[in-house]
Amino acid sequence: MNMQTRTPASSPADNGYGFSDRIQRQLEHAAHLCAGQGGRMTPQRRDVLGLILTATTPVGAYDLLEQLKTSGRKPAPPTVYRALDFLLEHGLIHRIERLSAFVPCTHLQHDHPHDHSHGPAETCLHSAQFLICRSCGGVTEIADAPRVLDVLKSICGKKNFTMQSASVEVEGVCEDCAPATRGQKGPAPAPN
Amino acid sequence: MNMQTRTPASSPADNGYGFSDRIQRQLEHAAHLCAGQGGRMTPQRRDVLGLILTATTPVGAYDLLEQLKTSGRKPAPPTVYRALDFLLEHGLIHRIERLSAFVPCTHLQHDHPHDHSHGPAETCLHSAQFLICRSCGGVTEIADAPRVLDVLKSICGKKNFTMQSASVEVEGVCEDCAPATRGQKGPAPAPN
DNA sequence: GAACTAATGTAATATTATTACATATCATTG
DNA sequence: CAATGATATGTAATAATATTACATTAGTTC
Ligand SMILES: [Zn+2]
Ligand SMILES: [Zn+2]
Ligand SMILES: [Zn+2]
Ligand SMILES: [Zn+2]
Repeated sequence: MNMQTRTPASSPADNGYGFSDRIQRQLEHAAHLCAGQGGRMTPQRRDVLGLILTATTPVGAYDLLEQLKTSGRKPAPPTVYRALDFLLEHGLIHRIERLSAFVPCTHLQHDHPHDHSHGPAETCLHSAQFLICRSCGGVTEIADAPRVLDVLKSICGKKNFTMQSASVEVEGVCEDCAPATRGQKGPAPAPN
Repeated sequence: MNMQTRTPASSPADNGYGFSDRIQRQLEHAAHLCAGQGGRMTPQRRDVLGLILTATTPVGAYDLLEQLKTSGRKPAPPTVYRALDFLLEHGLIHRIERLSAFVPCTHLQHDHPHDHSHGPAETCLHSAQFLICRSCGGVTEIADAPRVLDVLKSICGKKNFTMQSASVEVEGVCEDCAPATRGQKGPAPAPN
């Protein structure tokens, strides 16, 4: 048996994704988080999370699959979907329903390497709110979500509906892209 | 111009879905609504809407396809998806992203046959909020949505994000199903 | 190390959705 | 009415997303 307790990172043969230092720190942070929840951050899961963290826009399952193939292994869909399920369950990523694609939980992005009291598990597991830009494809996780959740909770309370998870997805044009689309046809006004 | 304004109903050969009187009234209402928007309620679209109105839970595109086959025609996927696109654009149905399935806009369900001032186009086009029951599969469109939308608008305002559409989907257990699941394992507490 | 559990590999298939192009239907107008 | 152009539908093929079932491997416990 391997005494070296080889670090549960990408295997020597395929850690060639060249994850930046910043992302490697985030991956370590994530590993600690799910360790605390009794989860194991395996190489597969780590690679998938790393790829999602690296991307600037939501990543689809088959995009991940393609990228993973460039590495040593030749994974099939179940491999990716299993890794995604794990990451979702541990609050490390979110699924954008409208895009059938995945983004990292924003709490991983902000470096607070040892602040486990503010982990995703407590703040946004099973519930998240997003702004999706149609122009650049960027997705922003809304930080001041409690207000939205409070309204939803109050509505559910009135209807005796037991909320287990909730997703809010707003589609439109982000601040950076607004100038580009201005004057062309003008984005539709907000609903209602 | 056609004076007879021949009713855009299912063609004689295939109106055998047996839509109830109530649903036929809703279909007529819908026809008026989209006529007002310059849209044509063709037999295909009418049949698809009728099937969605008839179902008690969200209906998938391929479910619709199967049901349509029992009628005279032998439609293919594009037929259904085109009808769905039309109905979505005219605010007559909504897509539940989490289920890849479709429900009627609740404004069609409440009979107000001639009140076009309160049509879907004005109240919920491009934006809707739902409670999805995991137990019975039922979906409820939230009526007092303005509060949710107001919070979202305020958030978007702060971030200079131009909202074009928004969807809110809350998953959990509805009032009717709560007794059934009580004591088994208990639904997870609400997020946050 | 045996036994158990968790994770991964593998092949096949299921489900949802779109593309591209041909045909038909409807409204307008000469 | 015939020609036209726009809208809608038919059809075949394929793309994109996701799951099932079962075999194998790796980690953990005893
Ligand atoms: Zn999050
Ligand atoms: Zn943008
Ligand atoms: Zn509606
Ligand atoms: Zn229910």
